[in-house]
Amino acid sequence: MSTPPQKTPLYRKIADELANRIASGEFIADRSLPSEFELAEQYQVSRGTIRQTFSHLRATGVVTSRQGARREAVPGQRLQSFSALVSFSHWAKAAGATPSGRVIELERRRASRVEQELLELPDSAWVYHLIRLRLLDGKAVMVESTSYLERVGALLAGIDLAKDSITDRLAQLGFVLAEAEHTIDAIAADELHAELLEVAPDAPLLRERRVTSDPNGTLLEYSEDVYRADSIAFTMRNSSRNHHLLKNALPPA
Amino acid sequence: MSTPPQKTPLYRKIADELANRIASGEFIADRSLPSEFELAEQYQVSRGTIRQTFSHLRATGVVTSRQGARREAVPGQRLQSFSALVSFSHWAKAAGATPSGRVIELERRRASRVEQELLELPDSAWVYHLIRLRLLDGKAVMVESTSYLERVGALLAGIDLAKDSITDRLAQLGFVLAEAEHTIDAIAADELHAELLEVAPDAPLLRERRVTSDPNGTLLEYSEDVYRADSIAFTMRNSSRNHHLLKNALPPA
DNA sequence: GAGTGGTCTAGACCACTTG
DNA sequence: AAGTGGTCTAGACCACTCT
Repeated sequence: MSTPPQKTPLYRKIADELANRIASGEFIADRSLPSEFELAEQYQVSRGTIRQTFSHLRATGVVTSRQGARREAVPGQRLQSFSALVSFSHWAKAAGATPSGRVIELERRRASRVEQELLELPDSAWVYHLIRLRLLDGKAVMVESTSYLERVGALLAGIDLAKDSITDRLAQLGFVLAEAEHTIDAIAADELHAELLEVAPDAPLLRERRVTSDPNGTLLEYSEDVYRADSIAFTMRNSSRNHHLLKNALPPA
Repeated sequence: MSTPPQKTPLYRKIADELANRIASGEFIADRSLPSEFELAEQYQVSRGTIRQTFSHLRATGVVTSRQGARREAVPGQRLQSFSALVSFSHWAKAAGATPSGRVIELERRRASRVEQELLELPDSAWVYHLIRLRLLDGKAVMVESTSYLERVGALLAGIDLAKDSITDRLAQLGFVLAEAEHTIDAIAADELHAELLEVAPDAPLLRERRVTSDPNGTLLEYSEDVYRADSIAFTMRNSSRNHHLLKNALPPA
């Protein structure tokens, strides 16, 4: 092969390029895409690689497939990346808003029973517990209460908690968030929520609890994020083949 | 080929069989699965087919993969099928509970502005609007308010709305639900909710709004389902590669 | 009936994990 | 260093859609 060495696989490059072509409106008039054969010729690869490309694009919701018919571009769907579902900063930026934060509390303390269980910690373990009010374009929308493993939380000292994306800074320091398990339910506002989010006590709030781990499955943090009900909604698209999830900012009512 | 003709593809059969072997605890002691090569020999297929099998199993959350290492079974994860996310009856049965329903209201009327927009209907269109209280093992957990296209709703007359799964009956009649878009948020209970769900007025409730379409993308129904906050939670598992969503019944508090 | 996507094979090389 | 999953090729046949 005379192709230069590449760290991202070919099918991924082709997928990204196709996704860009779709996003830039190349297939607006006629949504149907080139056939696998045509693309294999265009990109000078085998049909198998093109099929891998489409497998990826279908999994990420960019194209649809029906046996026998040309594939079609899914209009206007911009899927959120994993980081947008885990990092408030990333999510806000992807939504075109400016995120900020105000530290309410930061302490190093013994892990509670719940933290011990969810983070799989021994009885005596320590955690760093951080409560922040998160704002979108200056408006309070969420109270974030995160518990970090001790060796992760120890790094918080070097981070500007009001401005930086903790996720990004931790990644630079070697702690990459890669998998998450979220639970979404509804609760009534307690006193702290009511005060910080400027809602009535007992107002309905959307709660997202999340355990996040690194690529090896090591648990790194547990977070309990409580949103103003009028500021956010979760959106899910699914079919028998796949599921996609978005977290959406709601227009100010 | 001497293999008999088969309508479900080979890789799918192997995937189902493997999923069952995992579910029945065959890999409890050592979670690592056989290698692709071993499985290709066991099932007398090529490695490509086994890779397709695993591609499917990974997409549905049954196994994990790491380059270089043996694949591992994900313990105790039984992914919900699409129907479990759209049909209360299916969901309840999958969770091992007995679903039932009580019809609160059923009428044929002009589509509201919201219905016109969401179901892409003309101004003059009719819809069938059905409100049901849904129960899990006899306990009220959800108020379901569904608007059906006229030609779909007209079939409701022949369905036992208290017991049958509408989804199943409609499928028998040729209307198959295949894709859905859900929005999840929190609201305060109104009077009807409070009365039917036996909660205080203004209690926090989890609301799921959903537009469902058939395999061709034709919109069939719009539903607004409101759950008691202590009876259900949505769970999402995700990584950079995929997203999975579950709807979980909560243990009675 | 021609075109297109879905399935399957057989072999190759690479990147990463593990002993 | 051996084993394993990740990528890629080159062909084959089938099932479905479109005109």
